[in-house]
Amino acid sequence: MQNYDHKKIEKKWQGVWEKSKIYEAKTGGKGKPFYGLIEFPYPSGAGLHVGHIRSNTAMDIITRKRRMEGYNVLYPIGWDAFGLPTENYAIKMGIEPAKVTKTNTDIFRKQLKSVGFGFDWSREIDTTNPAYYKWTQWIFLQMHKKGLAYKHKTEINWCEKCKIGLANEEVVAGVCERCGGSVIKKEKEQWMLAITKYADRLDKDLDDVNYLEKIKIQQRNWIGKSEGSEIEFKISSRQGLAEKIKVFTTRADTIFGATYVVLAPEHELVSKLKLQISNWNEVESYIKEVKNKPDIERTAEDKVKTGIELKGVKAINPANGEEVPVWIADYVLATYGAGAIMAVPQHDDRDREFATKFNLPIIDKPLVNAKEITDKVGGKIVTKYKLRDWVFSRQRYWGEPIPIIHCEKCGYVPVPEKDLPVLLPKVKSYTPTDNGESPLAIISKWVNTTCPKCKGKAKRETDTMPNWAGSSWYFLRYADPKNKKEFASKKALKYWMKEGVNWYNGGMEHTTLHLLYSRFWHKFLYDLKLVPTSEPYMKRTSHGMILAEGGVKMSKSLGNTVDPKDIVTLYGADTLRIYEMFIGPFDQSVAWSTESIIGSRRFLDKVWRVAQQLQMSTDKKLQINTDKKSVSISDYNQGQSVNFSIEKLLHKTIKKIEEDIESMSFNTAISSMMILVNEMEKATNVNEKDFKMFLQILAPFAPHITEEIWQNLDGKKSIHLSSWPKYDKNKIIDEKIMIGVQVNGKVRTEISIDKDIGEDEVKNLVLKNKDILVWIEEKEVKRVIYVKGRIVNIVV
RNA sequence: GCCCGAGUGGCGGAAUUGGUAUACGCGCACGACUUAAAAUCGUGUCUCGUAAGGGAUGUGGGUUCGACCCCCACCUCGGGCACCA
Repeated sequence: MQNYDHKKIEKKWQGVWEKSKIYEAKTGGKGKPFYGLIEFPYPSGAGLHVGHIRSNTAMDIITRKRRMEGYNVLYPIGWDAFGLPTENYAIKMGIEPAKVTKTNTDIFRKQLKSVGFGFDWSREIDTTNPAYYKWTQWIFLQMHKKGLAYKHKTEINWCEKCKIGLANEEVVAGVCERCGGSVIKKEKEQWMLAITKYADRLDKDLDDVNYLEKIKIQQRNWIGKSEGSEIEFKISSRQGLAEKIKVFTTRADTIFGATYVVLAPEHELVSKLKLQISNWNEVESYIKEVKNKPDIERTAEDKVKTGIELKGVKAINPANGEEVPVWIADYVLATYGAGAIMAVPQHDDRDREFATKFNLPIIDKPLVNAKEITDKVGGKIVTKYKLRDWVFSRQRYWGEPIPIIHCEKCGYVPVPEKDLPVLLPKVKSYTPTDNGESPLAIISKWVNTTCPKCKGKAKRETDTMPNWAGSSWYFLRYADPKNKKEFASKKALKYWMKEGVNWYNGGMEHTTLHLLYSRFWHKFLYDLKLVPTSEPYMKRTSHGMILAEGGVKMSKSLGNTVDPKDIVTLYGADTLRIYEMFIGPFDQSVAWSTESIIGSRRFLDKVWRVAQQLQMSTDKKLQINTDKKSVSISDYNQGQSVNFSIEKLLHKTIKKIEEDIESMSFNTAISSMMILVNEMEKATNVNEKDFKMFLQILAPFAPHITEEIWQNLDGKKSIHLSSWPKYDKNKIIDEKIMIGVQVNGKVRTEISIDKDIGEDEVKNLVLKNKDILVWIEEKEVKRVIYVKGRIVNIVV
């Protein structure tokens, strides 16, 4: 008997699949297209993580099932390779980032291949390849053309340690998301992308896509749509000024309780009112203080309200004509709403805290109708969003150069499309400069150029794009990855992206950034009529994290990481895949347990043993055939009767696997296959037809072992190109079923009944049952409840 | 503080969505095979009780013939947002 030698088998089939190109997707090929996508990995120096395998295996199972169902499957892979870790490594070791990337992607590719994923490697992409980032730059230029990319002098979040401007999204709890260093405000001219212009659609169109509800909720919270009123408070006319303070409120109904008005310290009106403000010196120093306050302090847990009154300035509450004081305070944000509020201490906790601290009046007034009062005071109903425009500049080396040339005469001039890509030049040092410029700024040969418009002297933009750029459209490139004339041909897009990516799985950590950014870019391209759908992804699901043993985060510094390579070597790729799918509910985080992997291996060992038994019995039958010339009918029938329950269980299992894969309940799918194999092993005589159907449903989970057995039995084409088995509806019906019998809701016995038996018959049967009589004699039977096929409950 | 989600054996977790709680797997114990070990196979494994039976799904209440599932209050843990008016 041959042993289950995973090393030999897995290597063999990986080679065969690669040669026969069975996973390569043909644009316009046979069958309905199905596009399954996973987030392309960042090729870090740490190598493939067990978490990658969880997500990849899930989509591998889904796409393999689709292929067997007759779809034309696209399951691509590539590298999201721009980014800080590579650059930091390059700085430290003095190696070119491009070389680091090459080394890392080579490792990743090899590791991914060793797990047997059915990726179409012919479509592999790399965001750092000029042939790819040419199009990232091109899309940026289209945005620039439409006024969506603009340069803006703004206070940016500046990480002192990384020496880099951060997007709001990269500042977590006031510190740098990457290094944990302190973040200060710094004024800088930055390229911005006007994602806020799409805020309404990014919110509304979530109605039309099939995302997990929690993903939709998180996106909606991030976009932060809020409807309210914009109302103007006039500056008291005694001062002879026509200025007005516009406030935004969602609680116009509380306007009679507004006892003061607060402006953000950065509000432009403050300096305009300078002459009226009697305590200007104090006000000015408060503004300075706020500006220099690092984010970490401003958002600290135990933050205390601060502010100062603009003495000499009064505003008029338009609802009742009363004069109220005007303050500035940093609890009012310049970047949201109108940058100013009407404070209603009676109804708002923050206003109350502020009013209490500064002895401002807190009054209780009846509420009015918000809409009517807004109309009456000449305000208007408006919609505001928390979403801000996207800071798109990075003062870093390892990113796509922003394709803009700055000419003293002509201003910011886009690089002509024919000159794309703007190549990233080689530099000696990758370290950002102290004055906040990218390392590119010191290469004068590269920086100094001519203006495409006036041919005069001009300088290149030295900022690069954030690493979110390349991943904002990569799924489109997969449709046509080698195209030199377009980012992808219309034909390929129309074929693969007709309904958008059919199924996209990824991590929850990308819900608010990558997912939102790529939806934005896609909508922009849709508006240019360059992609067929307004939404990039039809369906989005999410996997839970794999934690280290004991439930803590897996990290290099804690030394508790698991190298998939070790598992593949010791137990095999199929075991690793089965284990990661069996480990727990797919959408929840789970703790790794090396001890438990053996169970998955034992399962595959059992599959192998049953296959061996089957082959032996087939061989024996062949012998009988030659000896006796034919197998007697009674032999055959005996086999049938033994297999009768196996057949039924098989068809039930096929149904279950089919449903479980669709709902990503991989753990219960495997559990039911384990039950089936346990029964098959006991049955000793399983027929080949049934066993092959079982192999087919196991194939997406364990592609190597199933291929080996399949081809030993059959010897023809790959199991992965075979047709997904259909379960027989008639074979999954139980003639006799066991139901529980309860007395007052407690289970006392169980009985076997015919499946079609009527309610009265069941009741009769139950009331005569001797195990039940004990419980009901000398008692009055009040009710008998029968739930068909489930349970009987006798109430006494 | 706000918004999601989750609490079930020694452990990872099942439970047809209101109908026989603890499937499947790990671990553990005993047994078979073996000179022995490993592997494999078999049996057992929530808890109290000799048994009949009782008690258990974070805690306390409620609805129901019947609740892990629905409702109310609370506790704990994970994730996201956070002075967003």
